[in-house]
Amino acid sequence: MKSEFNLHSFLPFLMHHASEKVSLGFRDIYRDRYRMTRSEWRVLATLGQYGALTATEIVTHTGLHKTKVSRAVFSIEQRRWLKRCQNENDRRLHLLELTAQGLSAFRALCDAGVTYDRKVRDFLGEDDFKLLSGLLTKLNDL
Amino acid sequence: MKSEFNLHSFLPFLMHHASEKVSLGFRDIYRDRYRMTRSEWRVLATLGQYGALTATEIVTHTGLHKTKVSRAVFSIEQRRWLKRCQNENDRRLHLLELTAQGLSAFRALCDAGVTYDRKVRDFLGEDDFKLLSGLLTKLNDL
DNA sequence: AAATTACAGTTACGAACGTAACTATATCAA
DNA sequence: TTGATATAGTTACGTTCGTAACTGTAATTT
Repeated sequence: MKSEFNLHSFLPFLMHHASEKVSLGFRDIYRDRYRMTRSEWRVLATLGQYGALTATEIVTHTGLHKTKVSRAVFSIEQRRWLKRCQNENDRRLHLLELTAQGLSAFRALCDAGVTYDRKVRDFLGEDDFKLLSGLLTKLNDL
Repeated sequence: MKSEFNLHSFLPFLMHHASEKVSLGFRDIYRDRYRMTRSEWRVLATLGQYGALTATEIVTHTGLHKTKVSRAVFSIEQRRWLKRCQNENDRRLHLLELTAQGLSAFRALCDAGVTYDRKVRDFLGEDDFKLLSGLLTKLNDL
């Protein structure tokens, strides 16, 4: 079967390469600007977009491992970008909410995100960009 | 600008999700079967496909960081899946070549790769699969 | 030829990772 | 009501990672 196999057309390779390119390209922005890790950015963005959530809800939204979320929340809390509030009825739950500072950082990174998005969009062209987005979304159900 | 920004249509997010799905799906196979890391599989596959190469050439082919290549080569060598041969004219260079055992593991994983590829191909449909491959390839030049 | 610069590859080190075990709390079952 | 089970979240631990510094060799400059 070796003859049928070609490394450079193998989807796991292609996907990984492209993903590194695209997602590390944006990572440089929040890393250089705020010294944030990818997990931290994702947690910030999720809270920014959806408002107050528990850690478990963040896991559901992002697909991040719960230890990553736990650490990212701790780190963002230390920056005073979020405050946590223990639920009265179920004291295992902590509702996590961005502070004004956190929201402001989120908004700044949204701007950067829109700019970055435009860059990639211009590179691919609008049609291909939409096509790609659709195909990637489809893959989520694999 | 926040209003323009949506997490779930943001390409770095989409790409990363899809890539995890696809490339970790295959990783489970070589990890469970041979206890290999992704770097090791990539080095093995590159040597299997192109024959003897130096570490630097592997870096060029794969885009892996040179320390990852160095460690992967060491680990594959310990399994006796590759032998290294110092270049006479330039003794900094080591030509890396798979042993019979290494080649045989590579071929077995190629079979698994073809099977996995077919699974994804069936899921997406032939047209979308080709479309996706093309778009991902295009992104390499971003 | 000696000094400098460049390159191949490795290693040391601190940061980030994932698994598994843990704490604390809540729910369910007998 | 108590004992068992489940869940939210954290922590400990060993592994992997990337940067930067290093070793050894070759090429270039003076």
